[in-house]
Amino acid sequence: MPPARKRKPAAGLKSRAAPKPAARPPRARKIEPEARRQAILKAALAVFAERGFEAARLDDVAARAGVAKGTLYLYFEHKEALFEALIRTAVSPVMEQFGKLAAAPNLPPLQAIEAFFALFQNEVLGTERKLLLRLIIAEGPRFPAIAEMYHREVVVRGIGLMRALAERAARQGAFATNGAARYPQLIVAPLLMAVIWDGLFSKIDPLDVGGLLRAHREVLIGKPQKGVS
Amino acid sequence: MPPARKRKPAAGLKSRAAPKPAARPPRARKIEPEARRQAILKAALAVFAERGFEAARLDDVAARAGVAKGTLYLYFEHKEALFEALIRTAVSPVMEQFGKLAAAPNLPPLQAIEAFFALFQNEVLGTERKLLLRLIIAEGPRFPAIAEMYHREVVVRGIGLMRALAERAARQGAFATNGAARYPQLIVAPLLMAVIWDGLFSKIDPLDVGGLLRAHREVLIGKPQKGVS
Amino acid sequence: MPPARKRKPAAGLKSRAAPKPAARPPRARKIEPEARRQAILKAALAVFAERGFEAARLDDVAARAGVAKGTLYLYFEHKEALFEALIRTAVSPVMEQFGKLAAAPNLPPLQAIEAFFALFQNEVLGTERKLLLRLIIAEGPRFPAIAEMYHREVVVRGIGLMRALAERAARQGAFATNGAARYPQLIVAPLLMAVIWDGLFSKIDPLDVGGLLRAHREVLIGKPQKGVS
Amino acid sequence: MPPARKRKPAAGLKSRAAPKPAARPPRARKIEPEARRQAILKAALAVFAERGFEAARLDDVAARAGVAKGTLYLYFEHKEALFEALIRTAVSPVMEQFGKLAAAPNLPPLQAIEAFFALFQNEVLGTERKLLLRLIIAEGPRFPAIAEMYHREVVVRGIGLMRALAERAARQGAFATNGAARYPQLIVAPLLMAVIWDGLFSKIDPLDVGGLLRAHREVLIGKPQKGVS
DNA sequence: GATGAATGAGGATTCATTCAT
DNA sequence: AATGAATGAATCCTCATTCAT
Repeated sequence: MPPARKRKPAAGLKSRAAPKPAARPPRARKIEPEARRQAILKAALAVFAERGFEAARLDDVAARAGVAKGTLYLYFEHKEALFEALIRTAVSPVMEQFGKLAAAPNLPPLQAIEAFFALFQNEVLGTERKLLLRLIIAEGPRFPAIAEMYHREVVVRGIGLMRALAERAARQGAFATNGAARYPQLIVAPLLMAVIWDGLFSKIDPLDVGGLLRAHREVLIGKPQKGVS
Repeated sequence: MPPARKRKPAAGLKSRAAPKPAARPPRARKIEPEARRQAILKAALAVFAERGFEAARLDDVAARAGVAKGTLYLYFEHKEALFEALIRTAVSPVMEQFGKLAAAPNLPPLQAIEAFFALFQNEVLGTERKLLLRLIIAEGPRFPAIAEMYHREVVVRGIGLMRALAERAARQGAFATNGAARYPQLIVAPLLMAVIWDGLFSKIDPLDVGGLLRAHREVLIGKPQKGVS
Repeated sequence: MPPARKRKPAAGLKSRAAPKPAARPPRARKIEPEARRQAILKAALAVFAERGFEAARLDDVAARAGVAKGTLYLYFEHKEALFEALIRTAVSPVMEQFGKLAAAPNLPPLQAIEAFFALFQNEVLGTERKLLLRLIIAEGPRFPAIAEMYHREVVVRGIGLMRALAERAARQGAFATNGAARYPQLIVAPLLMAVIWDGLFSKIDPLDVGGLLRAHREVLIGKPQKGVS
Repeated sequence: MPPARKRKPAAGLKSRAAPKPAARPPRARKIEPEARRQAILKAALAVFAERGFEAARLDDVAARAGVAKGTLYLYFEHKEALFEALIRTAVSPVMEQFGKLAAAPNLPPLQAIEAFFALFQNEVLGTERKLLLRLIIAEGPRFPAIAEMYHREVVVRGIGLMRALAERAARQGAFATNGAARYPQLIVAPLLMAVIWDGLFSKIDPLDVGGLLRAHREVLIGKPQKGVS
């Protein structure tokens, strides 16, 4: 989805355009517009994450993306539009991963949980994606559209997944209670905690996320785990 | 007639004044400096929480506090100093509450947990203090001094309290595992989740925090709770 | 619709603009960056000279240079940087003139003195450069870097020139004493006096600089001058 | 001349009030108002001299004078009024000294010159009064009233004195030419030079004022001075 | 399409001046 | 008279956005 070329028609957020641009057949021009767009988004994630939406300077985004400042406006209407695109773009891949987990409903719940935690550690906490999550937490309150999108795209699905999983686990006796089935947020909460802890205290008091999640699993299961570390 | 700061009383510039006209008492004096300071801090909490540190305008803080812009600088050196004072000030009272819980070490752990959750619901989630927590989460990464202070004053103590509690509970068999004793963050994580959820989704999908915490308790205990609510 | 810098195009605030309306060419572009830089420096000289460093308003400089306020910052980091550039820039051309005098060391000293005085009258007192000198005198004490630069670039060289000249004159008997050779400042002092007098009293009691300098020459020579003027 | 108690009637400078308050019979109250006034003026001289009129902060003046900021306004209408009073006040004593010189018209001109230079060295260059002179030079252009006053009170009289002296010297053959008689500024110019040099270069290249003035005398006289140093 | 110089509204901060005590 | 907290206009500087090339 190349440039925008609209003179701020009314302020966006509404234009809930195509679900995904879906990689247009490349025609090898100067520099693939899509690549440029990606470069900008990547730069934007770094800059927005480091400084927050307001303090982020588009100058920095442009410099980091290796484009001119004006170029940003060929791809995004506003700073705000860039920010929202950034979130939207980065959120999708996570969903795909979710899809994989959901696609294996016959996986024993404990293994599924384990897989989910691992996925989170590797694909979120271990990557720039944790910045994204942090950004949503920090800026979401000022960007209802983003919060709404995130809720719809990620939270609802994630909760659904977790609930199914927890219900299965509770039914099979793998979880000692159905508390997590009733409030699947409980499964995710420590992950959130890990992200926030990382953002605030990683320098002064780093958290052993592996240990945290192992302990979390024990609590969910309701009894000490033997075998696994 | 030489230069000297002309007050240019002619010319437009009609008072870019207050979004809330709020009939400003012309020259409110003798309002107990401390009260004024509190008013500023209160206003600052509201404004900073609503917009974030960078986007917050001191004009708004002043207007909201019912003082002139310059007055802020009689009480705080900077925007940043105001922000930090805000956090510091608001953090202490929470500590006192913590103190009360800690002062009752012979309280049965389950009751202590329950009390703690209730305290959090009433004194944090139910008040403006949740804004504070949200601010720390959102802005902490850019304010190491604040993160550090919060860690020292709140997190370390809180974790200590929770750990003692969880250990007692584990020893007495009240908790099915010692997971929470090893990672007391697990006890607090759902509270964090509640605050963040509230900030992001309260409008579109409010969370039943009471239910969440009841379920959380069940999970911690490792078996369904009868009786209680 | 979230926050984001609202351009508030409604509401008053009618352009606190230019003291000199001067039909501003809307978006003057491609005006040779160097020319623009010069325009800014020229405007800055006028404004700084009229009001002094502190009282000078960059708004005025911008208006006078026919650029937007922000444009100044594309060319100069600070108000102070602009000020220093201003001094530096304006100082060099004077040096070139000095060079010419120095390049004619065989010129009879009296003629050299005469040429020097004429140069000063035409190139300093008769132009905006006298403002520069006045600025250095007035602001130099607060700008050590500028004083140092001026000393190094102008004073040391100027003194050197004058000393060589005065020594020659003394040796040849053209000057009755070697006082000026020992303190070449004596040759220059009346020029300084002229600049200061001009700045303070030109309106109420203008000084005949030509007469002053003729008399000065007589004194230096040690006997009445016949012939010349 | 105690307080002012007028609400900025029209901006002053006109109120060319009493020539001198003339020490009112002290009634030993709290703190002699006149003493307070003097303290303020003294503080003001220091602060204005160090920073210039615009940059000088009345807070600093007040602090230095040991009074509250508001108190300044009991004694002076404006910052500007304070500045002008400062100049006026400090100028008078110099005039008295002048008087003494003028009162000895039978003193041999060379001795009178010498006395004058000594007076300047001791009473101006050697004291805070040089700051005053510097202030007048630097700020005078923006304060026509001050320039005018200074011209009237100091310059005209000084020039008159110098002229009389130079004429006598020329007539008696003590001066080789009547150049200085025609432009008595020539006598004073090196003094000015000394003040300015001191302000700009005292740190990096101090000037031997004694030597300068001796050389100056030689030049004026038109032949080397034996005897004196 | 891309560029980046130019624009100018906006916001933090300062400080002369006022005025209730 | 003296105080100093309060005021708010003024000013520097930033940075999102525009637009001529």
